[in-house]
Amino acid sequence: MVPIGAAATCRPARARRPMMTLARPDELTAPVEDYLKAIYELERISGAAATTEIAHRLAIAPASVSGMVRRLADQGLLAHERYRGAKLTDEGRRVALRTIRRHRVIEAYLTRALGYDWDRVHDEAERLEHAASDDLIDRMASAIGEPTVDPHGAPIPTRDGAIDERDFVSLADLESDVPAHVVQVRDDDGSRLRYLAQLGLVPGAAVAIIERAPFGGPIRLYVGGAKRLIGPALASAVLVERVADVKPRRRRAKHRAR
Amino acid sequence: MVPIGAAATCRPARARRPMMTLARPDELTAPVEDYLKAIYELERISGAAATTEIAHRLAIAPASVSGMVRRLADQGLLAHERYRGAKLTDEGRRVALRTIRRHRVIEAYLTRALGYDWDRVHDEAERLEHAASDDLIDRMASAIGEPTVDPHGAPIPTRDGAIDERDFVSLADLESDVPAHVVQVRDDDGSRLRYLAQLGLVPGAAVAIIERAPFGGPIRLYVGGAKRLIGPALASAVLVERVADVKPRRRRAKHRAR
DNA sequence: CCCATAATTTAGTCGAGGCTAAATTATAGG
DNA sequence: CCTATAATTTAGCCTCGACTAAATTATGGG
Repeated sequence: MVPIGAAATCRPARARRPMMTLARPDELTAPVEDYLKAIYELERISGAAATTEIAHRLAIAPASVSGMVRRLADQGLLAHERYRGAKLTDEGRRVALRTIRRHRVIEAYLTRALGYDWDRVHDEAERLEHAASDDLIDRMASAIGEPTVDPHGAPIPTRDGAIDERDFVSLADLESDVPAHVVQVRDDDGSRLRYLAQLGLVPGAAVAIIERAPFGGPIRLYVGGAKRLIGPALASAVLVERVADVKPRRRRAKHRAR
Repeated sequence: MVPIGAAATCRPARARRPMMTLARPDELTAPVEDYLKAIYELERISGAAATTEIAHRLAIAPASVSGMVRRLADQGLLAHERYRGAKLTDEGRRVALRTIRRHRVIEAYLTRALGYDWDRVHDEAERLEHAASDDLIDRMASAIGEPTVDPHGAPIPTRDGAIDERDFVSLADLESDVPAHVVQVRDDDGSRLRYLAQLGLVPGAAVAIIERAPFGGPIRLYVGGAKRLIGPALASAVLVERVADVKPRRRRAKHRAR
């Protein structure tokens, strides 16, 4: 009957999940989590997430976004007004924050526990965030002392979805001669991160603008004692807090780069 | 022009991968890796992987397997003779072993570094193995001292695809009064693992069959000094090595369970 | 040597998530 | 107020990976 060897250690067929091979026991595919994350961030910036913005951020065609947004709206994860952008529902926000927590805990764990450089954690976390269970995330967080920010200074949502949503001014907008310290840097470009680390512009660093050349010219500043010169594009990737209104966030130590 | 806020922090569009959102930079989707892993294991048992066996192991319909097998054969990952089963090509075996390495290193890491019980690592690893980079796997392996076996005693392929392919006799087939020790247990059922741990039947444990009731009856045996009684189904999930031909594999310590 | 049965494959479908090209709709400027 | 332009949506298509139902092929027993 059986043409070839039929030894076949008959292992019990896996419990069959609803549709197909999903990321985690808890429904929701990786693309869906990516959309919700993107929309959460865009909503923070502009109040609502425009189709093109989402498309741009996820590097897909705007037409593809229209379709997905409609589906997510049908699923109750976001509210969408035709031609006016999308906003997360409470449920959508919950999912987005859970994904962001995964991402940032993973980033923190990789640097703290496995010696990753801060410019290489983003891509790894981008994949793992869809595969790791909540339990794993909690164990990672606990193993490194429940960090409150990721290696780039971005706040980590708590288990139950609370997040520090304070807005900070960017180094590009900081007034001259006002002492401040770096709270966060944008993590979306590895080479930029490497350069920032080289300049000493890492979370916690003390900074003060010395002089700003007009018309978007170079910015002279102090970074922890040393004088530096940077362009406004780079400066806008660095968020700072004036030392006057210090209500310090806890920070972590290492920022190995290259 | 822009209906809603157009702040849109123009992050550079991600490098666009060949087709769609793939697991890792290195092509190959999660389902493909799962097929190759399954075929590798079936091939070890019966010399070739039959369609139904693959289907059973992956908990999908046989018809679905036919299609995928053809595709994988076209891609050069396996050789398939109609109605006679599939065998991996060298390339396919390489991929399978890489995936198996990921899986087992992750299992080992989760128990050793994050305190997972040995009955809970399988599912987590099943998802993470498709998302973790080779670099991450190597860091994990190195962090726990380059283990050679996973928590269930299964051998871990090396970085370059070498694996200990020795076959061991199962406890169900061990002769009476022959001292042996456990080398490996099947990991596909969490509750069985918990029970085995309770009985002391973990890799490294010294065992000897005292008496075997006929017609598939219960088996009396010693497990490390203590007398135990188990059925042949359970016994066949435990692989042992007679102490005579000891050529020990390194082992790890913890087997916390419940 | 034939046939019943089990394994396998084929045919046709489906949903998720992408894409392109072709409509629509808002909005800013004249 | 009207129009050009940019944003958005629709329409139609594609691939992957799964499914069911209906052939097809091997094979062991008589």
